[in-house]
Amino acid sequence: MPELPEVEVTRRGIAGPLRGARVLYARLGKPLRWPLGCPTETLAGWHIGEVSRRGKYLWLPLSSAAASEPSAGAGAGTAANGTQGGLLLHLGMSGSLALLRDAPAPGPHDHFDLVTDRGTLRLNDPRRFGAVVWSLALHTPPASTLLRHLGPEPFDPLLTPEAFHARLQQRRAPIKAVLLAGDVVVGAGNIYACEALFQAGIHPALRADRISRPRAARLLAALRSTLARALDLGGSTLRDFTDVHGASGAYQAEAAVYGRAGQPCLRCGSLLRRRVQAQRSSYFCAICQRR
DNA sequence: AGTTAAACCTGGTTGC
DNA sequence: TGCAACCAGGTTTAAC
Repeated sequence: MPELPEVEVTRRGIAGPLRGARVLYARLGKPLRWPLGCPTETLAGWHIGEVSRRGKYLWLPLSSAAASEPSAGAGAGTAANGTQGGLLLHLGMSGSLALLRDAPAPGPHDHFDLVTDRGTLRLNDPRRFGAVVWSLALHTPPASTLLRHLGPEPFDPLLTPEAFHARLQQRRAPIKAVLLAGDVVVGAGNIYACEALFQAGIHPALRADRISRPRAARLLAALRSTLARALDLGGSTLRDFTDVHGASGAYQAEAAVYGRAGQPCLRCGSLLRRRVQAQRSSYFCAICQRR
């Protein structure tokens, strides 16, 4: 489900409603990818700040009290005055967040609830590759450890075509694998990596360091337009992605190559192919995408 | 050092 | 209909 556009759509859906909300309590379901890292009681009493995103991670900053509101006391399970922390969330392969005004009883795949005075933030994740991790700050472990290897954001103005090309020059792996690795640029998952490569006319098996400067510039532009388009459409919905309001995205109808093996290329009409790279399916047109 | 497999899980679809 | 095999939006960890 979630690549960068879906995560960003999720962030936009929850940031406003949760800004300033007070955490009442938290509930855990089955184990996720990593343990929470603190007792659920620790989360009670905090105030949620501005939800941000880094790559496909979401960061829910928590502070001990609203700006001008002194904490009455730092009893057990209550945040001490002046302290801060936060939750680093990842939706994994099958996760989604919902913000529920009146949350029904948790279902078998609801593995984390953050109950606030503005509603319940609920993580549903059948495959449980997702995670919710407590960290004192983004720049301290465990959050900093998880974010350490992430490359620049795709829309970072510092990521110029020249800088992108320079980064690709240092990698010998296939460009598709490099995009998925997320250390040259974050945000592209399997769908958008395939789509961007098609749009740029680059074969997914081409070694990253063999990509010329103009082609790198074209790929960066393609990646940006692909992600921006998906954002506009509310995220992709190949199967079951829904935003926090339960609405599905509309990008699926836009995919030119992803999931279309055996069907004609929209540009040249030849049959699209599928090949496995880095343990993931790559969909591409062998005519339009050159090595 | 840098790239490639194995691992974590459940559920839906396909094929015999 | 039953059941095995395969597939799925991600990323860390261990192994070549």
